[in-house]
Amino acid sequence: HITHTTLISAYCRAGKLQEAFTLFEEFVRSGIMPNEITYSSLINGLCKAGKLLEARELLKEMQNMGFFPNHVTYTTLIDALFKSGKVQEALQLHDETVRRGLAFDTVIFSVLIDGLCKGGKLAKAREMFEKMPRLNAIPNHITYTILIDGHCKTGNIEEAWKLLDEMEKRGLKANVVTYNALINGLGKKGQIDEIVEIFNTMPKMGVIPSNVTYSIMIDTYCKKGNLQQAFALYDEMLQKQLIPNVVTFSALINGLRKNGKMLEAKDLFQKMLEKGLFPNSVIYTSLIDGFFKQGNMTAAFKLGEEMIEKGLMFDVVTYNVFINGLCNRGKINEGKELLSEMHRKGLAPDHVTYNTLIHGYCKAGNVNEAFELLDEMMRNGLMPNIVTYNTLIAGYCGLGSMDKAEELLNEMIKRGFSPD
RNA sequence: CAAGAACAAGUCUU
Repeated sequence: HITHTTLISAYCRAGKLQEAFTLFEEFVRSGIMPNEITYSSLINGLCKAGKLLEARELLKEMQNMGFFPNHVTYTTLIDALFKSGKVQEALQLHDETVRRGLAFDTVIFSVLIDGLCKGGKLAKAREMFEKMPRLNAIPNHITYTILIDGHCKTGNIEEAWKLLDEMEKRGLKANVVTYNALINGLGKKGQIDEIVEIFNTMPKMGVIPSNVTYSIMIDTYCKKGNLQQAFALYDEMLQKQLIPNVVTFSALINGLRKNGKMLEAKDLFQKMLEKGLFPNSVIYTSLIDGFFKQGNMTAAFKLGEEMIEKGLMFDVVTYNVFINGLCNRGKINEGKELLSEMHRKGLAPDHVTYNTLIHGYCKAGNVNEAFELLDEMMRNGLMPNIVTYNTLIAGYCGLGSMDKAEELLNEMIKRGFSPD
């Protein structure tokens, strides 16, 4: 049944879940027994397709059939839980594997460390990392890269360099992903000179910049407003036979439209489509925001319809952009209607959603409605963040209610925010 | 080399 499982896992990797399950059922019907690996492959396919519930059901099914999920099966599920933001559930499932006495290995630690880093628990991640040797799990280049990326994302580049040093001392080689994480961290801090230097030394270290490397560089130059250099890099990557993808284009398009070149942005989008690339909601949202900020509501809504025609879903950010566009043109109630639509669709609004609407109401002088939304936001488990406070304080100031503004200022300080 | 892990793009206040 190695052949059969190979086929099933190939379908799962290709995202053809339906085919994978059809094959699975056929094999079972013709008397070929699946094993742990067959189930793990299918569970992985479900996880990667975002069907976490079905994945967990399949885990139960395999147990009912008398199979024992192994550490790989659990790692797959734990990773998927982390990636969908369910940090607590992920950790619970990990506890379960510990209770069952399943093996620890480098991969499970890497998954845990990555999940903790991305969930904002860098200290815990670090703790995990430190206890690996005691449990006979040796960190490899991926484990290090995960931790380096985690530190870069919190802006602690110094610690990232230390880790790079440490991994090299242990005989592990940094690869293109490791360098990309560093370049990205430095780029987000605006350290152009530093990233150019890394970019130039990479080849000397035997590491060839990838299309991700170029996309990061391009994005950094775009955000600095240096479109010329960004496009020079785009040309360079073409010369090096690297294939720009949707992310590359979206960095460029975003750079263009934020620098007042909406027409060029739309043209480049067209060019991307002509190249046969399929647009996603990120790139549409960027263009829609650009049109709104130009005051061109018609074009913005037209792109929204185009998204729907292409079968693209509106995510939270897309909704936020529409709500913001509407609020800025004084159509706050229509914006609030979109919030209801999100609820109906089961799409969870985030801080930006509420902050946007709160800002809309404050600007209209309707502080009462703003506080209504603040209540709703908190009922939904979202505590006000620094932007919320800034918005409300500015709202009170605009009304001349300086005492109330000061009250809020004190509250935010009490809650541990430093006013900016 | 029959199953699992790492990097890039879009939105809010001042």
